[in-house]
Amino acid sequence: MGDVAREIHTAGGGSADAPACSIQASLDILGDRWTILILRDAFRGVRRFADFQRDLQIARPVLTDRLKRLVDAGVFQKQLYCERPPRHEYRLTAMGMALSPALVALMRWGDEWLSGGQAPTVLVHEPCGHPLDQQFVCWECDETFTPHEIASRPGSGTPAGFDTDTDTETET
Amino acid sequence: MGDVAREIHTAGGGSADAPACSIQASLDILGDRWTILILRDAFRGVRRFADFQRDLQIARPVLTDRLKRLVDAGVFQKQLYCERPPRHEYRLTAMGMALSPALVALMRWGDEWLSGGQAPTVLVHEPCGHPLDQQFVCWECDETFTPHEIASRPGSGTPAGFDTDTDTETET
DNA sequence: GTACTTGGTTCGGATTCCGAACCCACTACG
DNA sequence: CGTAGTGGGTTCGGAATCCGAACCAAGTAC
Repeated sequence: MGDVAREIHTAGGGSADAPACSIQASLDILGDRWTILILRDAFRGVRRFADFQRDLQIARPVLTDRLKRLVDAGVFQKQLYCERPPRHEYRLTAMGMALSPALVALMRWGDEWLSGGQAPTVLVHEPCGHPLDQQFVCWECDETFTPHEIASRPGSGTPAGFDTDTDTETET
Repeated sequence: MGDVAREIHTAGGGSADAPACSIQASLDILGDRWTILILRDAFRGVRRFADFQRDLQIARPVLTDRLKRLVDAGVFQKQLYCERPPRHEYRLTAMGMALSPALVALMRWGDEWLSGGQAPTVLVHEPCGHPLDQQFVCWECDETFTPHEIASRPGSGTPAGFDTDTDTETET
């Protein structure tokens, strides 16, 4: 095994144009050291160029480029919020908001494995104020489950199939 | 508004050493174009240097470096699986497996927003074979909810507080 | 008309990335 | 024993990227 993975990749991932995996597609947009931090700030409510710049200590040209790319990708929307002195802000679109689970997952991972559980910021369920959890859910079985119960299947475009539960006992 | 976010950052994010946000900490390890793809492969069952290399078409030195970094970070564990010709493999540790939600989130985002719903690979709940979902869960309220119901709070290390639900109506 | 703010762009220099080529240990084979 | 082949790297120089500083431009405040 390992052949399986290669096979799947060879089969579906001729790398013609669309990558075999959406992760790759996502990374084409997000795969850069700054982009995700910019998005994190956006989720925190930052919207203006200068605020991003101040927060992130990012070089202006780089920020300009990243914002432009994110706007082009449809993650951000550039809006004039003041006409007299022309000022605009970058707001998350629905596409951008949809990145929330990814950002949250990254944050939780960092909290747990890098900050020793000392989460600098804790996310909570707003109505009740209790910490939130992020889970895999199967609406058929109506239950949550762990990564070990995930298998994968070919989608539209991938002829062959395999599953990933082989790494179930990776670290025992 | 927008001030709130700046305020929180100024307060908690002096950037002394530990970043104000675990996302940043995570990105210090994962924030590179290849690392996440390597992890994706790992989740697919790839474990050997040559297989990663073949799959990703990544330059050898870069792969060497990334694997080493991931091993140092504790995401991978380097193991000898054959002694006579010394061969080793890179396996995900518990820490690595814990990245599953992040990878899944990225993949689902790519599926939905970049591949037009034409998911190259579909993740399913293994026992039943139905597609999985990923949700925010509040175990207090015992319900799932959307990003709009997320608020954030200072954790251990962040003096001031704010919330993010201000972007609730970002794209209406 | 001078200063200040927001939101940039241009311009080198310093990093970092990466691909090609080389290296080493070991096995297979004749 | 000598040659080829494979897994797993390292070294090296060119290319892309990052970034800091400086400059620009529109508008407002005084």
